Amino acid sequence: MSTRPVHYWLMKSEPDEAGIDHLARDGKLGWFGVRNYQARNFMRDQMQVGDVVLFYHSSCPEPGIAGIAEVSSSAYPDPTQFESESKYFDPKSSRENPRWMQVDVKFVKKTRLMGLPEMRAMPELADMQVLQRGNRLSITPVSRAEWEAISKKL
DNA sequence: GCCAACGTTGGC
DNA sequence: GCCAACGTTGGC
Repeated sequence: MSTRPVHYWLMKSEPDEAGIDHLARDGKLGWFGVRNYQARNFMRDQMQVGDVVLFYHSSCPEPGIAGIAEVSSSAYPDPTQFESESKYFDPKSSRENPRWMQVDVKFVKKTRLMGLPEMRAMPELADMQVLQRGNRLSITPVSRAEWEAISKKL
C-alpha cells in the first residue's frame, strides 16, 4: 500500500488542440501553454508524479470528461514561453527566471464521455470547483469523494 | 457569435 | 493601492 498522498485533478484541454485521442495515440503529453498563475501554482506546488487527472474536453460541442491520465513529471519550465514565434511566448519571462511551468501527463485510459449536464446533475459534485459559477481555471483540484463519485460512473 | 465572469494591465 | 479598461475563457 502506497504511503504517498495522491491528489486528483481536472485538466481542461480543447480537443481540437489536444484531445484524449491525441493522448491515447502519443501516450504522453507535455501540458504547455498554461498562462494563469493559479493553475501554474497548482502544477508547481502541489502536483506530484502519480496524481490522477480527469481529462476534460472544453470549448467544443460536447464538453465533459473524456478520459483518465496521470501526472508523469514534476513541474519544469514551459519552453514555449521563450519561443518568440509561439503564441505562448512571454517577453517578460527569462531563462534565468522562468515564469511559466508545465508538467507531463501520460495516458491511462479513454472513458465514455461524462458530459457537463450529467456532472451538474450529480449531487456529489455540487461543490466541485470546475462546476462553480464563473470558473475559468484550466486546472482544478478534485476531492477524493468527487473522484470516487465520478470514477464509479465512468 | 454572444456574453457573463474573471484575470491582468497600467495610469493615477 | 485603486480601479477602469481591456483581454480571455468557455458554455450556450
